[in-house]
Amino acid sequence: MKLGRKLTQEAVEAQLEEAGVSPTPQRVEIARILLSQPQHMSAEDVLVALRKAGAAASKATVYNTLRLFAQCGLLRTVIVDPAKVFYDSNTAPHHHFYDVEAGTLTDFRAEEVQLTRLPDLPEGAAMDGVDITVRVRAARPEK
Amino acid sequence: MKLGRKLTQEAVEAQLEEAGVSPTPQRVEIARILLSQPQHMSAEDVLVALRKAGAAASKATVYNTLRLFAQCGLLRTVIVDPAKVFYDSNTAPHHHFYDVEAGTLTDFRAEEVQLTRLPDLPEGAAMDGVDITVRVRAARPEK
DNA sequence: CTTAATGCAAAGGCTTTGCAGAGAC
DNA sequence: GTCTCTGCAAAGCCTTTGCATTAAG
Repeated sequence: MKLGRKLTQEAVEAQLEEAGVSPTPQRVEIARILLSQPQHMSAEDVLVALRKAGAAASKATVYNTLRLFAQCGLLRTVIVDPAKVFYDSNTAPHHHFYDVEAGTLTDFRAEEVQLTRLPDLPEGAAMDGVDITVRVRAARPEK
Repeated sequence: MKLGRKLTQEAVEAQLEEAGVSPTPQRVEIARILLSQPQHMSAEDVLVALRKAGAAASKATVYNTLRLFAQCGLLRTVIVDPAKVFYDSNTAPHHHFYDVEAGTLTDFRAEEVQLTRLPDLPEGAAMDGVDITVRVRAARPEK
């Protein structure tokens, strides 16, 4: 199902160093899990995936690492669920479907929406980015 | 500054009953604060405003009431800050500017964006709504 | 009298922080 | 030896829940 083959250790280390973070073993492991393909994971998800991969890191390290990666632009944070933050390894311009019942995120490319006009920004404000969240739920089974 | 005159108690009670919630004193007070004008408040904000208005309610009641109002469609929840939920008393179609530094929300009407095309929904999904968040930050003072 | 709402305190979940120990250069 | 990273546990926030008390019909 999930076919993102693991990245080579070298590739990941290079990517981390390019982003300006020293490639410690824990960080490399987290990067290999998260950056191997575009996906959305919570800190808890990462923790579980690490254990499953036989490579543990402490909760604190996972949280710190995810925050660090997000600051460096390796990941994007997605705020759609009041209970937890999602980290998105897709750094290409895109937006999200959010299944409000399942709590799952799905990407769609930025080109798939046509945002023809944007509102005037408030006085003295500079645009930082635009997030579009399309909330969806399972369609009622067609009768 | 904040000129939303308080709604009459009768008007608020009518609004609550129309929404199907019994107008208890605490709920009426919360409604008078929040529904008097379009605004964004966190639970804590409401608690503070209540005290300032000389009408207290317990923390539990405030949280429960806000959740209840949101379920009834009197309020919308806005998820942009991982730390807390905002309740939005503007029920007209609109989206938000979010000042990522100040943590403040500003509305803009839905007609101010032109969302010409929407992506195809995932298989078996029904649209529930679209939220557009324009992240902004204070423009660097023009040199 | 029965049902619903309030409020206090406790519990809960996610995230951050303090600080000692381990590792890298 | 110095600086950085790790990890455990504790602390912090926001929010929800349990349950006794109070109010309402």
